[in-house]
Parts: sequence; C-alpha cells; structure tokens
Amino acid sequence: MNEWSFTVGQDIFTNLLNELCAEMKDTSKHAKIIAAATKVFAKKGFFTARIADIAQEAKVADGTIYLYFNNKYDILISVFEEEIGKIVEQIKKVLATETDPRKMLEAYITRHLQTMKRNRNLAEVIQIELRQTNKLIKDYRNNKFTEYTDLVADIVQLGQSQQIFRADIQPDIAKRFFFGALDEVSRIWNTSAEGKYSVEEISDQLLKIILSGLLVQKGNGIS
Amino acid sequence: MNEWSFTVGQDIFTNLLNELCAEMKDTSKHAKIIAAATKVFAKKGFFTARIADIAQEAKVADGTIYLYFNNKYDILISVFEEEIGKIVEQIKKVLATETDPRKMLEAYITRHLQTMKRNRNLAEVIQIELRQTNKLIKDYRNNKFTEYTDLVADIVQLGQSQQIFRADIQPDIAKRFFFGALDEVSRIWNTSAEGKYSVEEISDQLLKIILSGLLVQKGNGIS
DNA sequence: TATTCTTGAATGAATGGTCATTCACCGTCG
DNA sequence: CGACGGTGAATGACCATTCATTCAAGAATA
Repeated sequence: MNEWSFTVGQDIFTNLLNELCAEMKDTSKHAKIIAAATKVFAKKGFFTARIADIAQEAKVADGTIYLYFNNKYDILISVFEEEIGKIVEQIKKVLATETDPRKMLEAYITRHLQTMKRNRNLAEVIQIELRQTNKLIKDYRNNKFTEYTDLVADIVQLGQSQQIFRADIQPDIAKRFFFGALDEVSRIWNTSAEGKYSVEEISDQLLKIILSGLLVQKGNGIS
Repeated sequence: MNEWSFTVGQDIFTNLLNELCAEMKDTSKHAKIIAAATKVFAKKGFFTARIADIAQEAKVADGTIYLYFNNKYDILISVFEEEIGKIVEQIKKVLATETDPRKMLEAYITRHLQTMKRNRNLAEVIQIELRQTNKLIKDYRNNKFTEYTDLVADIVQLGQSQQIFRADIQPDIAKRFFFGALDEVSRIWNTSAEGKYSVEEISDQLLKIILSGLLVQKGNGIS
C-alpha cells in the first residue's frame, strides 16, 4: 500500500462512512449535528431547544450548524428523515424474510418497541414533535414517516388477501389504530413511573389484543 | 316587578351567569379567553401562538389576559383542565348508566370520537400539545387528563372481574393502547385527506378490533 | 336629582430578554 | 499566498409581560 493509495483510500473510506453509515459515532459534522439535535430536541422539545444547545452538544460553533442546515426546521426535518429512514430500512429487511402476515405484525411490533426503548431520544422526538411539525411545515409531507406507517396497511391488506385477517377492517383505519397504540404504549419508557415493563411483555400484550381482533378464525393467534 | 327589583335582579342574574355558568357563550372574560386560546392554540400551536393573537380572538386587550391568567402556560393548562374536565364529566355520566363493560367501552369510544370530530380545535390542542406540555411543566400532573384515561383501566378491570374480559391483559397497558389508538384515529378528521369517515364507521371498526381481542370467549362481540 | 369622588377593570404602548441568524475574521492546508 | 471550513460575537426581530393611563359605573355628597 503506497502513499497515494493510502491517503486517497482513506478519503474514500471517510466519504463512504459519511454517506452510507451516518449512524456511526461522529464521523462527519453533519452526522454529529443530527445526533446532537436528536438528543437536544428530545430533552427540551423543538421550540425550547436553542441552536446554541445543539452546537454545544455537537461540540461545534453555532455558525457551523448553518454550514450544514438552512435553519432550525431544516434540522428537525433532517432528524426525522434520517432516523426514521433507518428504521424503515431495517423493518423492511425483516419483513422481507417473512410471509405470514401474523409474524410480520409481530416483527413490526417488536422492532418498533425495541427501537423506542433503546433510543429514547428518538422516541421522544417522534412522539412529541411529529404532530407539531406536521402542522407547522405544511409542505413537508413526512415522507419517511408515512412510508413507515403505511407498512402496516400493507401487512393488513396482505393478510386479508390470504383470508387470514378479516375483510371488514379498513387498512387505512387499522394502520392508524395500530400506530397510535404502539406509539402511546411506547411512552411507558419515557415516563418515570412505569419503567418496569419489558419489550417482550408489552409486545405480547399488544399482539394478544390486536391479533385476536384481526383474525378471521378465532383461536388462531400465535402462541 | 318594580324598577328596583328589575335592575338589581338583572345584576344578580349576570353575576350568576359569570360565576356558575362560565361555559356559556361569552359571558365572562375568563371563558372568552379560554375559548379563544383553544382556537388559537389549535391553529398555530402553543409556541407559535402569540398572546396578541389570543387577545385579538377574544376581543380583549393583551394586558387583560394577565388579569385572568399568570402567564402563557397557565392559559394552556387552564384550557386542558377546563375542556377535558367537561369531557370527563360527560363520559362519567354516560358510564354510570351502563353495567356491561362491553357497552361501556363502546360508549367511551363513541363519545370520544364524537367530541373530537365535533370540536377539532380541542382535538388538536390535546393531540399536539399534550405531550409537549407534559415535558415542559413537570410539576403539572395533568390531573383531569389522567382521570380521563384511567377510566379505561377501570372498565377493563371491571370486565375482568366479571370474567368478560381476559385476565391476562394488564389494565395499565390496555389503557395506553386504547387511548393511543383512539387518539391517532381521531386525527383522521384533522388531516384534509381522509375526512370521509363517519364516527359510526370508525367506532364500529375500533370496537371490532378491540372487543374481539379482549373477550374471553370468541364470537362474543356486540353486533 | 345633579355633581363630584372613588374604584378597579381594561387597555395597549413601551420594555427587556431571548434567541435565530449572519458575517467579519482565523487558522490551516495545498 | 488563496481558499475554505470553521468560529462566535454582534445584530435585529420577535413577543411575553408590565404598568401608567383611561374610563365607566357605582357611592357619596350636596
């Protein structure tokens, strides 16, 4: 490995890291800022969070942030797209390995809860800011997020076409029902009071309620 | 009715209206401001709403608001307590006329959806600001709101003691599941896209999913 | 009854503090 | 030496809150 290939090789490697693997520690400033913003937004909420807070958390100057983002909203949107995008990719990968819609729902639930328990900052940002943002930035259509919840509608539809789920449930409504329930239940880990529950426990409870309700034939749930 | 009794009688009447019947149209300034704030918060969100906006909406001077409320947060909290308080009273009254936990759940769902569809301003304030507020004002324990969601836990517990609902569901989790689902589904009416659904339709869908999931014996749902 | 006095609710212009955003300036590197 | 990524103090807009002032409606007085 000569001088040339070494240095340039490192550049390429760094770029790859920056572009493809943004979740890693603190490679690029961009990623650093996203991570910091997620943390700060979670802690203070979008409006109470100061740019200075984010800058400090990212160990960067206030002005630097404006080299990577247009304004405060832009940071918020980027946090959404980036973080939810990751989740969507992950869950899609998992779903691809399943064919049974029941198992797919189970996978969706488990993974959602796991993610939210593990990454409380993200959880809070989603839970608290999502609706707010939707109102403020009418032209921002939460693409990744919509994609995420639409997965449920797809699963339900699949199950219906296989006659495993009842046909008299509207996928459009089911997906809202489903996401709302998951989202609210996830808040358990962000409220000091009820940290006692495990992902498995809650996942199990939700599956029991949801699956038995969706199945055409009774007593058909996954044990 | 002589001159004296007429004029003084009118004063007393006005006072009674102000003090006891604050929910009426726009008797007292306090009620006027609450109504205006609900509207403005719904439209702009708590942080983007200006005191001046609320004042204008209430047809009152900026300063007047501070004769009735300590600060902006105080207005928000008052909106919650006042409006949710009303809902809690209503739903309690309805529940008191029922003994079958299945019917109670049905009543809860229907009334919630009705209220949210009818009063979109309140719906948005609850949906958007509730979580935000919970974070910001740690010492404010959302009393009325907790009371509201706890009603579901009570119903579930009642159903379990009557062996109508399965025993292996935690009321604590069920109440979150339940409220989350209801809350998210309600947003249908606040997003321009899907205004087509009726309360009955959605209520029916939710009942199907929830009840069949909660019932000990299959095929036991209310038709 | 007519006149003056008192009260306090209501007002809205002025204040002051808080940030988002900018930009003149630095150090570094090729 | 440019150029450029980065910096953080300075700027200016924005808005919650305040408070000196107004005014309408009793109370007191004559």
